[in-house]
Amino acid sequence: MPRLPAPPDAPFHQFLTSAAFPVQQLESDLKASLSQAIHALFGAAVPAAQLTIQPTRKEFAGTFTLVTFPLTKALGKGPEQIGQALGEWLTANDARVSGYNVVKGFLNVEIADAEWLRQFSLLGQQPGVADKPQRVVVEYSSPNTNKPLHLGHLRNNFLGYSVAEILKATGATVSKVNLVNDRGIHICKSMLGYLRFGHAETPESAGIKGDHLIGKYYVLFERHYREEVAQLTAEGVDPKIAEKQAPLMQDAQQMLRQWEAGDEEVVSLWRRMNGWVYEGHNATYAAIGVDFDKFYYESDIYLLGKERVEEGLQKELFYRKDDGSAWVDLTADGLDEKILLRSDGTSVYITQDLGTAELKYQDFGYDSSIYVIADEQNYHMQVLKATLHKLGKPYAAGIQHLSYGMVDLPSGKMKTREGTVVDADELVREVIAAAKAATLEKGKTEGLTEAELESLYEMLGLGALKYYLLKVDPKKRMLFNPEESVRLEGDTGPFIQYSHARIASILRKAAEEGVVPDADHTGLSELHPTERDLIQELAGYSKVVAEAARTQSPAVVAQYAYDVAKAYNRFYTELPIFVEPDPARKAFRVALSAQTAQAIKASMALLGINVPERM
RNA sequence: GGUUGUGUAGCUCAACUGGAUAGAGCACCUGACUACGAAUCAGGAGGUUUAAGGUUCGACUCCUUACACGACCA
Repeated sequence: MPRLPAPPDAPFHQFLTSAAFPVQQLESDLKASLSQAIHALFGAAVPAAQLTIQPTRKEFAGTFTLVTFPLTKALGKGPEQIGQALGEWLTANDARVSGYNVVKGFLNVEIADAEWLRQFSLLGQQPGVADKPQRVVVEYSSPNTNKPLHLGHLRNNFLGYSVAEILKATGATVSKVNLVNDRGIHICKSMLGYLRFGHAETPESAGIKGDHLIGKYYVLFERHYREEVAQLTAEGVDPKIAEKQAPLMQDAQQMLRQWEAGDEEVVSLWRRMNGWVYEGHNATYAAIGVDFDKFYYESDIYLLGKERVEEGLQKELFYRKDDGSAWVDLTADGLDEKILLRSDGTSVYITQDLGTAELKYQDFGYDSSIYVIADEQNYHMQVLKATLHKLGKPYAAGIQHLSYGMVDLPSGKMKTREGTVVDADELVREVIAAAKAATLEKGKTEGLTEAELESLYEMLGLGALKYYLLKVDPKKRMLFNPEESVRLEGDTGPFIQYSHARIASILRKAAEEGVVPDADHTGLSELHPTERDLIQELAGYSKVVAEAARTQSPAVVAQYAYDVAKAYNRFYTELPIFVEPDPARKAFRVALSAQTAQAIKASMALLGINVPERM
């Protein structure tokens, strides 16, 4: 079965290798040492790249683990024997290795405290990354202007924002764009609903947010339309025909034609109503803290793309059927034949997508263009990419579909017609209210002003919601449980925020006591295992960011932020800071706390989550 | 019907891309506030990774087949 051409190397892979982060350097140095050891001990040439090295599991001593099974054939020795010999050699010849242990075919390598302290001293200055910054466009949100945003949009918005921030953190130049679907039959439906049932009300007169007002008329249209269809069907009309013949649908179609013809009255109503929706959507964006560098409006670009089809026809890459419609044959790519223009010359969805891809390329000259779109469009996106590829467009290779799974409710799928759609504005209000209630109950916020409290509740409520939606692998369909989404214990946003607030409290106290955290700590004799674990966790930051960028998965960052917070909380309960008699060690622990706070703050920022100084 | 994704503890999710005894959170049980913030920490219990085959030193991961659920294309 023919497949799509293999995509070129992921454009972000260079971020993994182009800069040597201290821990990654350590890892590759270690591989080189191992390769050298194999040569010295066994006289065999095994390149460093061939060695499988992995982090040591928690229950064993050590940091890195070499799996020796794959070496047995080449070296003609048993796995344990190999491990012993290599471990001994490393300990004797590599100053950074302080010891080793062998369990079956696993050589666990222990790293010296001096090296950990060196790693610690380098934490603040991890370099920005790419040699040649990638130019990336991330398209996300892309709402219809006939209703307010819902839970599904929230996953989309949080993902898009976060992935953009993650890519920025790797040194890419990122533009966030929003392609607003502001025309078409669904828009006419809400307009018609408004004309028939709206009594000229406005967001001001009704006291309703603009997007919700329009949504109301869209729903009203649908309800009356269903009634008409039911009526016709009862009169014996075939249901499919009834759906087309219903007067409301006929009128909506007529309105769409008028809109396309530029009918002044229709267009001016459309402007007015869309204005209300934009205002409503923008208020939601501001409330949830996402932003865009550029808005595209479908009404401006829906005619684009026809030239691309013409181009393909001229080059004989596409073909016409007898009825005059234009098609592309993608069967060689494992896809189908796909219509690109109808026989009357009008566009289909893919037509304008071809045009927009080109437009975005003209505007941004991107190396890659990411579309944050639900996985129901997987096929469509494959077609888009393959078609552009067939046209020989250089930018086709950079097109990537960040495909994410739908959000389900405990009751099942969200369905507009069954009224089970979770409204974004309402949900945001609820999580903030829950955060407020919990904060008041804890009663630890005295001294904060009313305004500071309000912004704290928002921070915590949104922190809970964003973390909840982002911690799941984007590719996977997920279940939204309202009670769990506002939880603040365990693997949650507020848990991490709490850890930050507690560190902030430590740092305030340290400042009062005059402890200087940014001293040179390399003179410390020996590290406590818990301190070592924490340093190791902190040193992993840039690797995690690179991994998240490569896989376009904020979940990786969420997991990291949680791990850091957990490692710190353990450190916090196990080791006293201010009771510590040795001033050098006390200063070190304060410094460790400060670095942890930074790691938490930075990784949470990549998720679009702010962290408080107290809560 | 065709294509495709998913299936892991009671529930929600991980598992560094083929490595050690499959890990977290919630819920349940047991401990720790007179030390720096208990939105915390330590511990216990909980698994035939949907099923059956196969590949190999080694499989949640790769390959068959079946089952369940979802999406898309007609």
